[in-house]
Amino acid sequence: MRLSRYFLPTLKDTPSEATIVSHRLMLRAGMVRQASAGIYSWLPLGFRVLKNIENIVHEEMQAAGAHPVLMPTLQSADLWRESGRYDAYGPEMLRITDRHERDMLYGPTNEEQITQIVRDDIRSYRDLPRNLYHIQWKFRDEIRPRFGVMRGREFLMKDGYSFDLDFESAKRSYNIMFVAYLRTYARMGLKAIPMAADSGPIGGDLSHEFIILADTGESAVYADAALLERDPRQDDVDFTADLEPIVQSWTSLYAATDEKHDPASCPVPADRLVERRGIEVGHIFYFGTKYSEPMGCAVTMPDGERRLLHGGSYGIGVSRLAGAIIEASHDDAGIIWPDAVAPFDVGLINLKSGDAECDTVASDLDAKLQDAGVEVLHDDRDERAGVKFADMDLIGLPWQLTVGPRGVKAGTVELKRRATGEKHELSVDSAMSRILEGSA
RNA sequence: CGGAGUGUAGCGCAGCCUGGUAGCGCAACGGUCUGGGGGACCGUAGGUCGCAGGUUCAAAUCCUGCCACUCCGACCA
Repeated sequence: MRLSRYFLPTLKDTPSEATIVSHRLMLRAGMVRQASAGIYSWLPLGFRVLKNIENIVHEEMQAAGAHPVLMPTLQSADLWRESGRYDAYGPEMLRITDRHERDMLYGPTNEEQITQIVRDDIRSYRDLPRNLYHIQWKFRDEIRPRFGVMRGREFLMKDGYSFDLDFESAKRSYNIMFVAYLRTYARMGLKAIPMAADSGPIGGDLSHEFIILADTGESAVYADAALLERDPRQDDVDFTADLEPIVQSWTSLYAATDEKHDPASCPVPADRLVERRGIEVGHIFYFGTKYSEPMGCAVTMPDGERRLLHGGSYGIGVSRLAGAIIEASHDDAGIIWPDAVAPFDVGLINLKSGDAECDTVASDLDAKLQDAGVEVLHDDRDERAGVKFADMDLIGLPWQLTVGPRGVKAGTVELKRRATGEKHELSVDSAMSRILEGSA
C-alpha cells in the first residue's frame, strides 16, 4: 500500500479529550475518530487491526469446534420478556420503538437470541453438544464511557454460547473455551491470566475473567508470582481430550481482581503475591438452565424425556483488545504492534521520493515483499525524513525498512525492528530474508 | 446519576476577570531553499467564538436557559 494514496491522518498533537495512552495513540495514529461519546469510527489502519484480531478469534474458535453465525444487532423486546431480562436489565439497555410501536432493543448481549435459535432447531440429544458464536456490535449505554475504545458504548464483541445435556458435558464445553481463550490471547502477543470471577446469581464458581497485565490497567489484580511467570501459549492442544488438567494448572494458582481479593484470606504468602494492574479482555461463564428454563429450550432424550439444556456464554472484547494491546505494548514514540495483529508487517520508507534510484529500489522491494506474502505500507510521500520516521514509529509496524540515497549507493537498506529499536544495514536480499524469518 | 471542568480555524491553545478591528503555534494550499529523526523563508486560504434568548450604542467577553464533550466516583466485554 502506497502511503501517498492511503488514508492515514496522523496527528502531531494529542487531542485534549484523550487521557490514557491507547486512546491518545489510536487518535494520533489515525486509527479511530470519535463520533460521539463512547462511539467510534474506525479508519483504515484501525480497521485492519480490528480485522486481524477478528481473524485470530475466528480461527481459534473454529479450531475449538465452535461455529460462526451472525445474529442481528436489533432484537425483539418480546424475546427478552421471555427470559425476564427486559425488565431486569437497567437503563444500560438501549430501547427502541419501531414505526408500529413495537418495542425493540439494540442487543447488549445475545443469550435470548441464541436460545431462540437453538430451541427452534435443535430437538434431539443427538444434536448436542453445540457451540455457536458470532462477532457483532453491541451497545451498552454505559453511565460513563471513557478510555476510548476500551470502554465504549458501542463495541465489537465475540460472544459464544454452548449448549449441553448436563453439567458434566457443559463443564467440558467450558474447559474447551477456557483453553481456546488462552490460545487466542497468546497468539495476539498477550499474556492473559484467567481469574476467578463472580458468575452472577446462578452458577457456583464457574466463571473466569481473562485479564491482561498493563501498567495503565483499570483494576488492580493480585496473583501468585508463579502464575505471572507462566508461558500462556498452548500449542498443539487436542480439544477432544480431557482439558481439565490444563484448566486446573491455571486455576489452582491464586489470582483475583481487587473486587474479589481479600488480604485476610489470601492463601498466597506475601513474598509470592504480586500486585499489578489489569484489563479485562474476556469473560466466560456457565449458567446452567438460566435461559433454557424460562424460554423452554429442551431436547428429547433416548427414553423420550424432555431435558432442558445447560448453557454457557463466552465473551471476548474485540474492539477493546485493540486498545488493550496498545496499553500493553507501546513506548514514548508510539505503538509497538505484536506481529500477529499489526496492520501491516513492514513499513517501507523511501527517504528520497522522486529520486530515480531510490524510487526503483523501494518499488522493487515493495513488489518482492508483497510477492512473498508480506504486507507493506510504503511511505512514498515527499516528506522530510524526520516526519516519515516519526510517523512510522507512531503507527508501530513491526519492521521498518529504510531506502535512502546513502544506502542505495552502498547497495544496502536499513532494517529496524520496532520493538527493540535494533537497526542493521543489510543487502536487499538479507533484509528480505530476515523479515521472512522473523514474521514466519 | 452525584461531584468537577471544557466548548474560539483541521489539531493544540491565548483572548473573557476589566465589553469596543478575533489572535498565536502546528497542520493545509502556492512558491524558493533544503534533504538520514517532526527544517527555514516568502505568500495564501480558513472562524455564524457550541446553540438560543437577554442586558448594552456595542457581547467571544456580562446574565439566563439548553446542548455537546471530558475528568473523578458507583457499573461493565
